[in-house]
Amino acid sequence: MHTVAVAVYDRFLAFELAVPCEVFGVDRSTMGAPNYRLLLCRVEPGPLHAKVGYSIEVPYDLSTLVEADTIIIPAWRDIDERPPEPLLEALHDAYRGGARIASLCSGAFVLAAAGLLDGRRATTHWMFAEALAARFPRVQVDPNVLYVDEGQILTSAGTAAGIDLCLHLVRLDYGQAVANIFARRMVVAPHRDGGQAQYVPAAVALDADGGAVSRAMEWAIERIDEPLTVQNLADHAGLPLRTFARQFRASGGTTPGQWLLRQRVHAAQRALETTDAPVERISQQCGFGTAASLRVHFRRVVGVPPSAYRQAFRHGAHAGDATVP
DNA sequence: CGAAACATCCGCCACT
DNA sequence: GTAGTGGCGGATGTTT
Repeated sequence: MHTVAVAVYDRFLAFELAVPCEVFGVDRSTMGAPNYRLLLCRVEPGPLHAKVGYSIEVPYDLSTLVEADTIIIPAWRDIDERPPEPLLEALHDAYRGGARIASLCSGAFVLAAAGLLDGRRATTHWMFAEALAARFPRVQVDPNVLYVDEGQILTSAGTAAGIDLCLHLVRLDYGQAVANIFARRMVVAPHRDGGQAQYVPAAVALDADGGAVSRAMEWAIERIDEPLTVQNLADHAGLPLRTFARQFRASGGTTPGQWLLRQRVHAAQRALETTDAPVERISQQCGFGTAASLRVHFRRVVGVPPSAYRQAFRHGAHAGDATVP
């Protein structure tokens, strides 16, 4: 069984610790999903206090942490404080041993202090992005994404983006169908990550442009059933195509065409989850010209064909119902 | 399935 | 000099 170890510090942040516990610690075998072995590892002698007023006993320590397949570094308590040396050494050992290491929120500062982010792309909470880039110049900080997957090292943005990253790990380990079961059980959106995508654009644009881009996004989402083109969006924003595309990339983190496609696939996912309409009709409602077109993009973004996705979502959802061949 | 028509996107560059 | 704009060409991908 895949083991996931979570580092726990004194004055830990409750939510960021709870996220990996919820994703990796809950038994979902009755829903046909495999389980993880979740190990909480104290970095300092206990008891450990949450910043919000409770304390916990944590059963394992750093010697267990280094042996895990996956290590989660939740938000670090104070970005101005250097993390304890034993933790940094443990991360080095684990990294050399091939462990996968993921940080949530300000946990990126721990990975950066350990030197694990040197020469890599990474992200953190947008409030800390500038500080991370300034303090660790060898890290390429990208504040516009929910998370960055660099293979052995992964980092995620603020608070709730940790859920996206943890579900991404589930998808990597067991496939999209299983990740969907986890998401459904947690009542969060099944993740919008595509097959080869190295990062996920921020759900909400950062609006460097006074809102032209995000207004165009809203306008397009309301008309997702129409076969709009990128030129249509630019026209609505009142900008030349080139300028619109450039601003879109700067604030949305992706290209207009890719974004539009993704919204169409999201709409199709929702329709498949909540209606019995034939795929043919759904493709019309989501702005795809033909069902063939929907199938191509759906498969690329979600990982399974529309029919299998509906199957997995509607009935009890067995992991094998919709596997990627 | 493949070919032709069409859309997207990015480097380049002149221009403000 | 620096920063942003927007048209163009063509490689690449999408739709028919």
